Amino acid sequence: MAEEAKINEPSFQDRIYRELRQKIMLGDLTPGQSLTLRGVAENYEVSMTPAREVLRRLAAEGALIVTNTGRFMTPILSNDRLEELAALRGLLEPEIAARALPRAHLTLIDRLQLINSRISQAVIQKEPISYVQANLEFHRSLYLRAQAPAILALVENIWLQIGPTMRNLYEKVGVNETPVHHLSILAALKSGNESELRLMVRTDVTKGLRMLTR
Amino acid sequence: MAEEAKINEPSFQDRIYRELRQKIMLGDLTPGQSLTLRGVAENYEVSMTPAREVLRRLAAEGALIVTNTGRFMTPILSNDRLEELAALRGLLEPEIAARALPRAHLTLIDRLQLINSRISQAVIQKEPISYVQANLEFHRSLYLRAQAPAILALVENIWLQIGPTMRNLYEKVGVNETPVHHLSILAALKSGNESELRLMVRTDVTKGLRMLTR
DNA sequence: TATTATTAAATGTGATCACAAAATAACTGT
DNA sequence: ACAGTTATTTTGTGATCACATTTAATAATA
Repeated sequence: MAEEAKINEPSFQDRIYRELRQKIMLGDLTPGQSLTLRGVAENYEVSMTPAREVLRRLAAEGALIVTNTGRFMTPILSNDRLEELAALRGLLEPEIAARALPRAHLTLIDRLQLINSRISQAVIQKEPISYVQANLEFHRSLYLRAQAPAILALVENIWLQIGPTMRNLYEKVGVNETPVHHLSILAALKSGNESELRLMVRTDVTKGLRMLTR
Repeated sequence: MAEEAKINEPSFQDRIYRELRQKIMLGDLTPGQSLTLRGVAENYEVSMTPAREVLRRLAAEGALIVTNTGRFMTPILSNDRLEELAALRGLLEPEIAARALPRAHLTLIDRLQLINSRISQAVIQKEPISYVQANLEFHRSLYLRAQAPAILALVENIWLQIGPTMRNLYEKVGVNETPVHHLSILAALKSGNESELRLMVRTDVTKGLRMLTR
């Protein structure tokens, strides 16, 4: 029974989906950028069929919008929409962080510190993609400990929606500051202070988006 | 320019998607019920192509799960998962209700009361589907006033996920009580008491699900 | 009778095609 | 040079098919 490790090839669309999703979440695509069936099909050397499945799936998750004529593009978020998404992050992420708190042991904290140093490095070297990637990894690593897949799914859903816009933010404003709130988050984790953790997570996730809404 | 009212036929998949989504959200499908491409294709008299788009879209939204062999079925929620979803409702719905509060005028409150009477009626006549439908309509009518489409989308996403399980609940336990919290919600709306509104919404949406998790 | 082996049916994936609608390019006349 | 028109290209939708895998149904064996 141990040889149940079948090939189980993850199917074309799974691979394409994951790659495109990653690109969108990290801001590799700019807001309003359009994607075509034949375009991605050619790009990934498959037929139109897997391509459309992927685009529709991403659209269903809010990562793409479908124009009234059926075209796919990354969303251009209005200020109101951005405020909503920021509020959602501020609502969901403190909750899932609090759930991770009892399970956050030293090995996790060490890893978070390591990721944090990578963030600072990306800031110095002015690499916005690496910055976003490491930043999300910091949060995801913590949230995974919460053992709350449904909440995490919603959180990542928000990340997907703001991905392209975040990229625009960091190109315009620039990433001039090292993540100070992350240090507070780590401190709260060590001391086991839940309310402090909630507060610091909330400010960390809303801070970056606030400067965009005006 | 006034004749811009083109036909703009909503395409087969849109129609099928909406119908299936409604069925799932209202609990017309039982947990673990499987759906096949050729099945829904035959049912709606279309080819496999629109059918698969719809099933994959519903799967992307969490309304269906995809087995490791690629089959589609409605999810069978574990207690942990159910607790998470209940927590999410308790987190999101008070927030969006609070945002609707400043815009909740008399005409809205009147309509909510009307819907409420339909709920009581469904309870008396023991019609679980009508009950769920009216109950969701009560909440949605309120939340629509919040002008917060992103939050509402997440809320409805949760409703989709718990739809089939809710149906099971009402068949087993039965709907023996008229929605008492709805009256408190209406009272809070009239008096403009936000904290009371948040509390009543939270208890209303978590109450029903709590009895399932044990 | 129960359990395994074999066969048949059902199912999802990907490819290809035709078609209509839309977006873009080219053109024409002023 | 510009606005309006026409032609061309691009694009999404739906249908159909072949194929491999999985599920079920059936037969065979102990």
